[in-house]
Amino acid sequence: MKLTSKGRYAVMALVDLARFDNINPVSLRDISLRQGISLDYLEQIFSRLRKREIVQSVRGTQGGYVLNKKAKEIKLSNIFDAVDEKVKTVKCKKESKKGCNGKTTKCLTHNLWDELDSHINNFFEQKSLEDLVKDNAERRI
Amino acid sequence: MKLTSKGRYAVMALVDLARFDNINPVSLRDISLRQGISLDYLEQIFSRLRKREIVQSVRGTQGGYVLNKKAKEIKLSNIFDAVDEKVKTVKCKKESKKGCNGKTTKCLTHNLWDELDSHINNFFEQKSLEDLVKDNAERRI
DNA sequence: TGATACTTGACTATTTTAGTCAGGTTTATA
DNA sequence: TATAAACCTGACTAAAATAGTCAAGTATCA
Ligand code: FES
Ligand code: FES
Repeated sequence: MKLTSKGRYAVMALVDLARFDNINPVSLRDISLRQGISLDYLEQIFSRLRKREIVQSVRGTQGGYVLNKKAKEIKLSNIFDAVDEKVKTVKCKKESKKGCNGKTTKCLTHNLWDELDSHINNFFEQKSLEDLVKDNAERRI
Repeated sequence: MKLTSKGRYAVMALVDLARFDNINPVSLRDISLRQGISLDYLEQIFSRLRKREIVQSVRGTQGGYVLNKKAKEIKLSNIFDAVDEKVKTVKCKKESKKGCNGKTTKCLTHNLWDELDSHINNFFEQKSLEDLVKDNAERRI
C-alpha cells in the first residue's frame, strides 16, 4: 500500500499555501520552488482543488491561489477526494452483494478489508489543514 | 492507496488454510479452487510464507501446507511482511536526516505520513489469523 | 505591451502489478 | 515400482497505473 505522489503533493502544497494565505495569493511557481514539485504537475493538482472549491484562483500578475475555506474546515479527506487519491482495500463493489471472486457471498476477507478501509479513512477525516500547519509551526520553535 | 493482490491473496489463502489446518495438510490446488486464485500465483506466495516460517510444507501425494505457528501468533503484519506488502507513506528514507526533496530538513508533511504509517501498521499488528477465522465462523451462524 | 501567472488537454516514459509458463523434485499409494 | 499428486524455482510478459512533460493558450497587473 502506498501513497501516490498526487496525494502527497496536494497536501504538501496546501500546507505551504496555508502558511502564507492570510496576506496575498501564493503563486504555484513559489510553491514549486519551495517544495521541489514540478510546476506543470502542480497545475494539474490545483485545477482539481479549484473544482472542488478548496482553493480559489486569482489570475494575472501577482496572482496565485488562496484557500477558499478556513484551514480548520479542510480535512485531509477532502483533499484526497479532490485529487482522486482513494483508499482501495476491498476488491469487490461495496454496494453489490456479490463477492470479489464472482460468487454470491462475500469472500473470507471482505470484512477485514472493510474494517481497514474505515480505519484509514478515519485518520483522514480527523486531520485538518489547520492541524498540519500548527504542527509545523510548533516544530519550528 | 491500494492493497495489492499479493497481500490480499496471502491473507485469503491463510484464512482458508487455517480453517482446515488441524487435520491434514491443505493443498494449494484446493485453495486455488475454493478461493479462485491462480495456482501458479499461490505457489509464489507460499514460497515466501514458508521462508518466513509462517507455514510448513509437506511434499508428495496427499501433501500440502500446514501452519507453522498457532493462528493466534500469526499477525497480519507478519503475513504482509512475508509477501512484501509494505506500507509506504513517507517518501524519504526514515533513517536519513534528509528530506524527500533533497533538502537537509524533513518536508512539511513528513510527520503526517509518519503518523499515518503508524496508524495503519497498528491495525496490522493487532489482527491475528485467529481473529479472522473466528470472525468468519461467527458470520456463518 | 510586456511579464507573470492561471488554464486546458493531450501525450509518454517508466514502473509496478498480476500474473503465466516451463521445467523441475519429492513422496504416498495402488 | 510406476504414476500421479503436490511442492519448488526462476524467468518471462502483458497490461495497468504513475508521474510526470509538453504545447498552446487566456487573463490581468504594472
Ligand atoms: S473483497 Fe469484498 S468480497 Fe472479497
Ligand atoms: S516524506 Fe520524509 S521528508 Fe518528505
